[in-house]
Amino acid sequence: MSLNAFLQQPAPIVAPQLLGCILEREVEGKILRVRVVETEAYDQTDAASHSYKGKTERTEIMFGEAGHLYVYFTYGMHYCCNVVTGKKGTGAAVLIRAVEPLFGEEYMHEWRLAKGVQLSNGPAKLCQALVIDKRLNGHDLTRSPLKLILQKPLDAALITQTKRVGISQDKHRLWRFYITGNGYVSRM
DNA sequence: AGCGGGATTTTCT
DNA sequence: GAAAATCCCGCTT
Repeated sequence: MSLNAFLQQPAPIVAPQLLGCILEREVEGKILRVRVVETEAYDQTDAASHSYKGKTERTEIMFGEAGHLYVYFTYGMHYCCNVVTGKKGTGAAVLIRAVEPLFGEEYMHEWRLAKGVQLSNGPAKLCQALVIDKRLNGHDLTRSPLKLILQKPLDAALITQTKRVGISQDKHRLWRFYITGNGYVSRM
């Protein structure tokens, strides 16, 4: 299945299947590679989603092509990044909440001074480690300098499904997914 | 280990 | 003008 066809599925379907996939970032001539270990789904029917109240200047990217990156700024100091999913016009995305470094970890320290799991065990932390900010909002993830590389879906037995983190609306949805036992998961 | 507050600014009411 | 898909530090158990 092509990257685009896969990502055009609904966010709650895509989110668990992004676990184990690779993100490859190129910055200042250096290659950084990480593995996705925690995700959350958001869509237009969901009061916790930025897209819930329709398209705005901020959420325009969520309503665009699947496979692009939606980057938002929050709490006055943090960026978080999402993979846009669903058919064009649907306003859905998967938040990348945690990643595990595979390659170039020593370079990640240039932008995020933290060691061990603190490097990337949270949505704003991994954006700092991978130098993801507003400039990458709307970026096509099939292209350099930030590529999403699909991997074979993990066995469901390796995945834990829970309520999402840090929201006050629609708390009951079980739309958070992580690789069971992985040390980089933001909150067990 | 868990709780509480401060940082800091964009976005929407 | 309030809240926010967070993080970090300091204080209490």
